[in-house]
Amino acid sequence: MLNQSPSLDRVFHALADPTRLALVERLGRGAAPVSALAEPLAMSLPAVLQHLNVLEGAGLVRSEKRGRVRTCALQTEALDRLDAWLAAQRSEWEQRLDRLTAYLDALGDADA
Amino acid sequence: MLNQSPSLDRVFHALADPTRLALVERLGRGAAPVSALAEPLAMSLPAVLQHLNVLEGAGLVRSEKRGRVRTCALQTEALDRLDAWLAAQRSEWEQRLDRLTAYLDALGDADA
DNA sequence: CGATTGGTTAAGCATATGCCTAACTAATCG
DNA sequence: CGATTAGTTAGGCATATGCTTAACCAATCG
Repeated sequence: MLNQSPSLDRVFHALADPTRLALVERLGRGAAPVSALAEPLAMSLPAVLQHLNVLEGAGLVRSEKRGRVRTCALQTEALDRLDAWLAAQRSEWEQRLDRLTAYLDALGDADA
Repeated sequence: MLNQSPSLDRVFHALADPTRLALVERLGRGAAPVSALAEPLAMSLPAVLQHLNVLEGAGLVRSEKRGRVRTCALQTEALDRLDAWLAAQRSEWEQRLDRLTAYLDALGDADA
């Protein structure tokens, strides 16, 4: 059962760990088998596996097994969705004529 | 001690929770006092406070207290940093002439 | 001043996370 | 076939997270 489009907070969650962030950055430079990904990390293979599973569950990584080697690659669509969210956020608060003014307004409301 | 520029994975961590994500989206539509932020959420005020503290610790939210009211606002710089990271990632993997080919290459390496 | 309102702190609890080691499976290699 | 090699599963443990309730402080309001 492939996870088609995990919720955004799941994507964020997947990126919320330094090891996983490093894995994503590493995979951004090209696909690699599990053991190659694990090599520079100061932790056991099973631990790396778990991280990869989280990334895969969030739709950030896709992997395929050939013989006894599992090759992993970035699935950029997930990052696209992240980008889309950011853009939406930005358009929202950039629409406000003057954010700072609104903020000070809210702050000074009780001030008279 | 204000956290000047929290690490990226801390920002991701802050956004990795549905409640906090909702808070950020809400704040994107304008600054608001704590109780107003808490109102639509099905949880106690202290819980909301904790979430806000996480967001503030990650540099995503700034707040100021006037009288007995704490007003919170989005700190968009943190989102900018996120955007910058995404752009960097993208430029990295878009540089590769043909990602798919590279992936299949890696996959088929043992294939002959 | 006393009551209310808005927020904050503290303590505790259930679950989730990140990691490890040990044991096991599957694909090559000799 | 037997020995590696690559990955996977299982079980367990220590810490982190998200939430709750109870108690508390500070700024208004009457």
